[in-house]
Amino acid sequence: MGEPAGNTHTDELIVRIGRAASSDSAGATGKRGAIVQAATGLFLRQGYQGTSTDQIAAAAAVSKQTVYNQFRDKKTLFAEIILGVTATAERFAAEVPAELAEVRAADDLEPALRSLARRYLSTVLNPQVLAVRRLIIGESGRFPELAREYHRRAPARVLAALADVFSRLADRGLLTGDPGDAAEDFAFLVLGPALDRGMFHVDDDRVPEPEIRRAADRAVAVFLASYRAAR
Amino acid sequence: MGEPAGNTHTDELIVRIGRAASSDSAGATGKRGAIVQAATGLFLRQGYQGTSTDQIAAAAAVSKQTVYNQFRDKKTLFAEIILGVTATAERFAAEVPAELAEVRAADDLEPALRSLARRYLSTVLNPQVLAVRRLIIGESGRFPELAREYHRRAPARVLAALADVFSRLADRGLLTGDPGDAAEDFAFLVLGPALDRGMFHVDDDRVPEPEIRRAADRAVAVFLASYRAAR
Amino acid sequence: MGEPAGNTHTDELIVRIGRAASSDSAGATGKRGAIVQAATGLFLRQGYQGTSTDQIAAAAAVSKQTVYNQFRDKKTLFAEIILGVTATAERFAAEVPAELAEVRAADDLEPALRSLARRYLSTVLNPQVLAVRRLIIGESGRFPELAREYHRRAPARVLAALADVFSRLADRGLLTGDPGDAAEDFAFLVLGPALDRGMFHVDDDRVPEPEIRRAADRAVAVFLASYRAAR
Amino acid sequence: MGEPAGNTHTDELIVRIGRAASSDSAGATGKRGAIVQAATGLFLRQGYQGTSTDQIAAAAAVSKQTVYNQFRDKKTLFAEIILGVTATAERFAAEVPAELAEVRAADDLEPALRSLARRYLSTVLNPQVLAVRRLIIGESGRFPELAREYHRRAPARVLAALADVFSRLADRGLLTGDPGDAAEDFAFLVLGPALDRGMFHVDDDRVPEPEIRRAADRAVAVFLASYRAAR
DNA sequence: AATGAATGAGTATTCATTCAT
DNA sequence: TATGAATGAATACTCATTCAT
Repeated sequence: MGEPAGNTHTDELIVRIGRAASSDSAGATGKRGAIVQAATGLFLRQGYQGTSTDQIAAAAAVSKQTVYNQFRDKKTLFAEIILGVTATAERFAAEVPAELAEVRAADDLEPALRSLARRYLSTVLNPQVLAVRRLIIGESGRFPELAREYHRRAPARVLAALADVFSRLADRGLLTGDPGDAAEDFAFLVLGPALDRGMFHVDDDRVPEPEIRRAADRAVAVFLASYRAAR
Repeated sequence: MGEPAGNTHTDELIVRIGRAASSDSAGATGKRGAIVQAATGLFLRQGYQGTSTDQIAAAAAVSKQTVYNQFRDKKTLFAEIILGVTATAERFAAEVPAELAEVRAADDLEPALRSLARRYLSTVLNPQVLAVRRLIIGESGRFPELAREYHRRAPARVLAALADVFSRLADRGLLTGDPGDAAEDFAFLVLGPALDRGMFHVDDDRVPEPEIRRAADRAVAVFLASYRAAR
Repeated sequence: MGEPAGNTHTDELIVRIGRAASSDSAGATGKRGAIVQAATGLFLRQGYQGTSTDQIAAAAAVSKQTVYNQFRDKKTLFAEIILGVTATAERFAAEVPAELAEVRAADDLEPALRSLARRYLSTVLNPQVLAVRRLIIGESGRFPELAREYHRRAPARVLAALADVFSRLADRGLLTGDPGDAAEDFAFLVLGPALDRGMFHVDDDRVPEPEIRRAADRAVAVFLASYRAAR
Repeated sequence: MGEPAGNTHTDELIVRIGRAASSDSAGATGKRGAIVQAATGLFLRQGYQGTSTDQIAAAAAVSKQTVYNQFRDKKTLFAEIILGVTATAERFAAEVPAELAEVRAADDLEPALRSLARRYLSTVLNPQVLAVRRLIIGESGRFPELAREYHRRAPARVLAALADVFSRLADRGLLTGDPGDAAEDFAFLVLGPALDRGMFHVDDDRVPEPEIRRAADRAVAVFLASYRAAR
């Protein structure tokens, strides 16, 4: 349950997002994978409308028709990419809470939450993750169902996982209050400021690790002031 | 329990966003104003790339060349609109905290914060405000400076205003802790969940008033558990 | 009323078809007229699908967008051209019968019919008229209503005009039988063989004048064997 | 009066056109036959340019390359199909006159001609036959030689066959006049109006049998008024 | 002989922008 | 200043055809 790691998770995630749909959806024929990888990067940088199929084909070093042979149309390609990314995020959500559930003593709670908060914050501040959020928010008008689906399967699922863990901690007398409320408060105390800033500041330097640590620790303190069970 | 509506503020805002740049930026020749108003609606609904100058000219009932006479090019028009909207949001930020500063007794603090939280939440959940956020986030790749500027002058300024008020309340012994931290925690306890959801759920029904009230009140309770000064 | 003319009518027609829609539909702005004239030729030679908007723009020496500014889309341009041609053909139909109605004596009937038959045949054998027929027939699957409209307003109207004249001649005791039947029999005795051949033989030499005369005269003879009123 | 149906011939024809090239041109591997059958239907409905090789391959349930293995290119496939259809029509032409030649007495002539006229008209009005005509006429610009060939081997051959029969009837003193002229006049008196209408009216209801009978009978009457040998 | 994947040229249409009036 | 007409470059997508297996 130590501190250091954090970025291990994050870095894995970066790689995963890049390859998301290519390794997920099918056999990754090479061509198909190249298209997905190229298109993912372009969409993230330029948005849906700002990315032309010509660009995608060129970046993937295939002919335009090959793109259409593999994906029917641009919308389908976009949706498949977003869904691939979503699946990756979803899988990440599933991994999160396991460790926390194993906290034994009351004294271990705060460090465990800090560790979780740091990893959580660090993950969400990853530039690619931010870019995915921006992209989906920006295209939510054109792909409303995709945006809802992403929210349901990524951020909302993390909240559900947190609520689940908190509920179990409450059962063991370590936390009080409604677990769902606790999950929301925890999540946005941790992420809120950085995520808000991250949405509007593109290409900024990554938030330095000590600042992440400080923010996470403060969030945990405020959280525990309300939700720590009285002895 | 506190203030009557809170929607007064919100509704003013809606109107203002519509007219934002037209009344703000310049002379509003009528023609110019019509263009701004038409373009604002289109950009909010369809994004920058999804909106053509043809559509704008048609919606404003002017010729395309008139659009170019007034704004040099599409980018300039977009920037001017966003800056107008930003100015509106900025002015709103300035108004917010005034009332809170006048809290006299410790007993008045919680209701006053609740009232503020409700109005704050209700304002940010306004569909047009959400649409502005989505638009700017979505175009942050294409207009990074604009996005930074918006963040600086709208959400960040609200935080600063809150910090300012909290600082004064701390001076009078009503709150403890760092005012800047307090402002962030307050803001995201209040807004976090709803704002996150609002970014991804387009065209959903507005959050009903009672739910807003409940969320605001809970946020205030968690906030005060950490930041209320000991007697 | 003598033989010679015939081709005067025909040649006028050629010119008219070329300019049909351009002089008909509107002011013939020059650009618009050029597009219509160019597109008419291309459509007649290559069909609807075989003609690209690029070709049309190039042949009219305008930019492609100008074509779209003037006609919304390719279908509209095609329809407008066909309707222009149809209007020309319709006007021709209206002129036909006048002269025949003035036949005074029984002895004048046969020469008058011969003259009509020759002019009729000569007109329909005009290469441009044949090309129009081929084009409309070939595109009747894609533009069924246009094809019906053409038939209603061109060949069918000629039949109606003939029936009208024959009816008046019957009233004056020069012909017998049902005028509608007479019109059909006259028309296809005259046109049938040449028209059938003309549909399938593109770019062949024009049928020489003597042959036209012979065919017309024979058709009239067969016609009169059935429809000449007994003295 | 006269023959029972006449549709026997027509219905056979429908089937034949469908299978035309497949059973005609070569071995009909099954694959090859499927391609021809699929392409025939598509070409008839959509024209040459309106039909893609993708559609053909899909409709024949073979891969696109198989189409190219069998036919070199689209033009070749089209030509082979049209020639197959032409051969079918040609064979039909050969069958027609046989019966008429056996007319014994003068009194049998009119009913025999009526029967022929009805069957002839009914055959040509068959929707598939009309579609073939429309297709070939429509593509006569792109495939002029094919169109000529079709005309030579289908309609023109029917005329020749009629002329042949009429010549023999003239030899036996039942008809007068030039047999070639008689054949043309007979053919277009019978077919003219319906064929003209049929070219421009796609997908209309079939002409009802009684109307066909009436048209055929009138044509025969007009024909005989000119060509019946004086006793 | 048959396939699935690939290609380069071409399709209709729309874009942001400018010119003549 | 405002317009209607014009432009050249780009848009998403499809075509007939070929290659590797």
